[in-house]
Amino acid sequence: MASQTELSPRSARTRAALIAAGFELLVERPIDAIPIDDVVAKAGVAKGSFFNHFADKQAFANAIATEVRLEVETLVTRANAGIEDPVERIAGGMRIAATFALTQPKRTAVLLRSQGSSTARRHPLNSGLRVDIEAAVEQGLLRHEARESGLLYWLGLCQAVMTNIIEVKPSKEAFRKRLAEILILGLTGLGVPEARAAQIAKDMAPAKLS
Amino acid sequence: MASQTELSPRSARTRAALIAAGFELLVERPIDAIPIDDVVAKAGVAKGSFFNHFADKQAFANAIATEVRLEVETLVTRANAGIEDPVERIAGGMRIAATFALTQPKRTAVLLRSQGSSTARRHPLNSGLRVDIEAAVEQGLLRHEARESGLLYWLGLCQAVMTNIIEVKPSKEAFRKRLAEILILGLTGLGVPEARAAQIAKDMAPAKLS
DNA sequence: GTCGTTATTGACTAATTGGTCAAATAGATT
DNA sequence: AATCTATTTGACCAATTAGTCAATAACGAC
Repeated sequence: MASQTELSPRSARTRAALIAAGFELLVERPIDAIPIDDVVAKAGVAKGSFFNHFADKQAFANAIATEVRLEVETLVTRANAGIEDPVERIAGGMRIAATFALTQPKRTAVLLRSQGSSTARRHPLNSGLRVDIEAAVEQGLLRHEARESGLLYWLGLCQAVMTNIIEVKPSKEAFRKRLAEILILGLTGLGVPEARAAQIAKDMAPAKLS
Repeated sequence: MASQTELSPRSARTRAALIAAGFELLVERPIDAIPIDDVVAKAGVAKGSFFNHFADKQAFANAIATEVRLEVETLVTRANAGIEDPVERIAGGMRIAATFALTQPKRTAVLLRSQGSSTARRHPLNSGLRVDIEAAVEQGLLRHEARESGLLYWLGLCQAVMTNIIEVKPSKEAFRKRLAEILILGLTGLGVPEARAAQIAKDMAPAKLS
């Protein structure tokens, strides 16, 4: 990560206001359709301040994207902190992603939009997932095809689930069901035995997000 | 579909030039970042002609998106024309999608971009897929969880595969392997027995696209 | 309080952009 | 060839927009 330069409180507030405003606007339209004037108006700061904090619009968009990505990444890492079993860690990642989509639909929309249609590059689940999958294959918990294609497979599913949730805005009950079903399909596809997959899916209550 | 109004040859050429130019530009950046001036310059027509054919930029983008979507939809329908077994039809859809991404990466990029991050809405595979999945569940070919979540699951995978292919640009051999692996994971997840899934994956040679 | 540093401000400019329209042109019909 | 219609053309306009900068205000150190 880039060294977090120490920021004066005043400066930090302005920056935060800009980013918050950018968030709100990015929920509805892509960055290229958002004039800087709109951002600063919403943030309640002067236009000059924008360029005081960001080189240009693209840098601004990147900063926002990075922020959400990091947010989800942190949640996943924290949730999986104590868990050893790689299969449970893999499932846990999807649970966090889905729960995030449920409780933070706006942030999720921005996240998905910022990803563009990229899967492999810098996905918030990517970091740990790859090693978890390899470990699981190594331990004979997943079918061998998952070694190379498991990452693509799982990230694709997570992305689809998130997209679906922010579109449908399901009730808590519908959410539970959808997550459980996708977990069963997904885990079984990876090679987890049906019984175990069903068990894991059943245990996955909606995670609490701080 | 909208009634294809008969078009004068001259008019048709201009329109085609505009759409072709739009395609090229949409490969690299989203519609909001593309000035109409750039489109007409690339198309080699006057600016006025643009508005002669499209009400505004958004209509233009929609026209292009519709065109690719229809293109893939047609390919899938044609490829599945003679096939009865729903599981084979489902797998065939993914094969077409993947092959399209391999042979038409630019068009695929535009397609994926135009979808935004939407899964369920108007996906080129969506139309037939839903009924195929229901039929397959009915016939006991898929696990029951696939009835509700199978569509989301499969579309997510197709999207992920397409994205991956245009990013990686795999060799023919790598492509074959990737498609086969994802088919095995995907089909098994849906509830297809391993042996059958492996068989189908093996049989799926790259489809020829007209 | 005074001074020096740092961040904010908003009026301003230059360039871009979406969209219009009257004139020109190509094609068809007679 | 003459006439009529459909289409193209590109100069033009009004509005928007990215980015600048000198003046101003906030803050911290002493």
